[in-house]
Amino acid sequence: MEKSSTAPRRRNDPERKQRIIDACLTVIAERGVAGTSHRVVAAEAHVPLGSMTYHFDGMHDLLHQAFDQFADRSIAAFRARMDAATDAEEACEAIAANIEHDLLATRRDRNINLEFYALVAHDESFRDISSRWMGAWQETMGRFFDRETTVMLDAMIEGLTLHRALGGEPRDSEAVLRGIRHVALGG
Amino acid sequence: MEKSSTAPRRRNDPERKQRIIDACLTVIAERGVAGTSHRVVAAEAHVPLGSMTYHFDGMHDLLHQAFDQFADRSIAAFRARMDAATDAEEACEAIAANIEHDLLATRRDRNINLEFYALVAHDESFRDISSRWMGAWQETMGRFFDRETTVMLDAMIEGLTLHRALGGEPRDSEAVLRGIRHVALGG
Amino acid sequence: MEKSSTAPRRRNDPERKQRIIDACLTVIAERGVAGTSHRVVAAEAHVPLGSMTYHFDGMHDLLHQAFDQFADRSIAAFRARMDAATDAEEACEAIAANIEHDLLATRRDRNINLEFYALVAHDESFRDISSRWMGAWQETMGRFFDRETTVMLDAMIEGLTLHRALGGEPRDSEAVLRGIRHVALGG
Amino acid sequence: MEKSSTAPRRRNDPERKQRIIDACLTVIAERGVAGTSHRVVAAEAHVPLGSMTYHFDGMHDLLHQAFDQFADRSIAAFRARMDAATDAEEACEAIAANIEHDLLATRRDRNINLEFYALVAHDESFRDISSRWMGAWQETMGRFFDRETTVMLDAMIEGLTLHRALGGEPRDSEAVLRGIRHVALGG
DNA sequence: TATGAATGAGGATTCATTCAT
DNA sequence: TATGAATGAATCCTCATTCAT
Repeated sequence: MEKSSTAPRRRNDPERKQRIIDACLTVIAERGVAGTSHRVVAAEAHVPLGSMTYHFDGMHDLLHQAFDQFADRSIAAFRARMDAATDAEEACEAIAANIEHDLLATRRDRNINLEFYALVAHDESFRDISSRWMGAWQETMGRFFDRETTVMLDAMIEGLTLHRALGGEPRDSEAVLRGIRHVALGG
Repeated sequence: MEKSSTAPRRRNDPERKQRIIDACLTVIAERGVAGTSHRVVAAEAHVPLGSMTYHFDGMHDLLHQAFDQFADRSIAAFRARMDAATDAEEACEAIAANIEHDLLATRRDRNINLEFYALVAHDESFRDISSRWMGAWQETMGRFFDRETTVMLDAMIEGLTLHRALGGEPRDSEAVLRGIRHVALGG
Repeated sequence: MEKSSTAPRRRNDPERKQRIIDACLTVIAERGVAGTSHRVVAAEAHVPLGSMTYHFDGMHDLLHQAFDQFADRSIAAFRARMDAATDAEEACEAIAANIEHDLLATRRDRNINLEFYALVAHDESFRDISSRWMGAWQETMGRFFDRETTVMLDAMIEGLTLHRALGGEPRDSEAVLRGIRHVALGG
Repeated sequence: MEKSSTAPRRRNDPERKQRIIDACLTVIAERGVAGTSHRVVAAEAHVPLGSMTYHFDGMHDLLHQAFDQFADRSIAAFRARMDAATDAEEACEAIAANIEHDLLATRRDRNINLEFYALVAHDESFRDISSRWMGAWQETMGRFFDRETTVMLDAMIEGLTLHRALGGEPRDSEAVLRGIRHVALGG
């Protein structure tokens, strides 16, 4: 008899929730938070509309979980690069590589980043994510640079990322590295 | 004899359009583009709902005009400061003052800035404004710095602005100036 | 035990869609397509406004489905009468009866008919219905009359229907039959 | 001094009202009564929106005057042809020519015709026009045919017109004439 | 557990009309 | 006389969410 299993019936689609989160981030990238609705995300995830409020406690919860994951991945990628650095010079190179290959890798990620900034700016309930994110970043850089340098470097990273996201031409990799060295190592 | 009646004057309100644009920017700052609707803006501007599509050719037109004005004001403020500078050192001070007193002056302006970035990232029809904005910025800085320095400085300005907008503590003014000098004058 | 409560049952109203279509046709008859709006149809069907775009993919879809059903019913009624005819003489009588008792039966149906003609005239997306309708009509008549006669008969049927719809006095049944015989049997 | 003329200052555009009526009929033909609004008509007539309610006492008045003119022109064209006929045979030819060259001449006119029928069907305030129209028609035909024949002929004319308006193929002129003769002269 | 059906609130927009000029 | 400015009502439609199953 089909139902006799004692295991919990995790029917069909165990990754459904994750698929919704991924779809949500994709929609955010393409239409912005303003254009992100249950319907649109459900369609993108090929999931029935009813699933949305079953798996998530409303729109806000969905956005929060989505950006939370996004922050996690960003932090992990940065740490992976910085963990391999042994001195400030290598740290600069790791930072440049992170900008080039992680933060700026896809338009999708760049857009999500910007949407997150904008969201945090007027909705305090996302501050927990941004705090955690910034904290991890600065803590990671703090292993190589003093406090003021860390802050400046962070600003420069954000600025360079932003520039590219706004449609600027693909920036010269060497120039990026030189800029970072300027700030980090004092020219 | 002027009509001193307090009753709402229904006809002939020549500043109405400007009031709507101002209200729109306020709403953007408070709720984000996602939360900016005809209804909300109309209420903020104390204007009937029907006025919105009378004065503007739809929501997109309103946003475009609003951000256009915002960019204009930002450009004008920056130029005013830079026009007073006579050498690179004074230009650095002008930039720091612009960040401190213009771009970062109010939470309202910071939020609008971020919303604009996010909007431009996924809606190309606002690229004309961002191009004009960036162009004016770099042209203004180009009077004092070479191309690569200008780009780096621009990134750093954006990054510092961004940081503050995201709720960071009021940054040390001296540190900002030092950071700019690092990038601009090579430490 | 059946729930005899008079409170509005909110979920599970399987005939709701059909009720909306019927209400739509009623509104078309009473106010014309020009006066047919979601609001008015929803009120006529005793259905919340939100139902309209849940069950139909917009106003156009609703009109299309409504006229589609109307055409179906008209075709079925005509065929039922013509299937009973065994020769041209009986076919003439069937046609007269169709005009008298089906097409002209109610003011509602006459008006819907006219609205459909007008709609088809300027909106090509309803041509599929009119083509199907005319085709079925002529195919049914084609069993008894040659091509030219069929076309002329069709025109006459439409004309007689039209006349009555425009408020002419109840036409003499005998005269209608004579007119049809004239055209069909050559006087 | 510019204003010193004693003549009434019929400034600028004395045919404006007529232009609006013509534009109204054009819009009716293209979008149906449902799509005919002050705005659209004003645009079509290249006339300011304020003109609409200045020259006409609201939408209904505009439609009424427009259809009134349309009926006048149709009646005049029919009479012109029938006045030249001297016997029933020539009258048949005149009718066929009227269908072919007047009623069916343009898609615009055919559509307006249908819109008028639909409008009359549910709005009694246009019955005065349809009565006048039908009366003139039947009175004109009554000079050559008896009452019953006149009614049948009228129906056939309407039916043939309708058919064509609904997008049927260009009908064979000879067949039209034969059909009319059938009804009018008994085969 | 999971979802299709359903809905009221609110979305942008168009409308006929009024009114000050 | 003529019209641009203005507006409240109503337009179609999308939304997040609820609920019966």
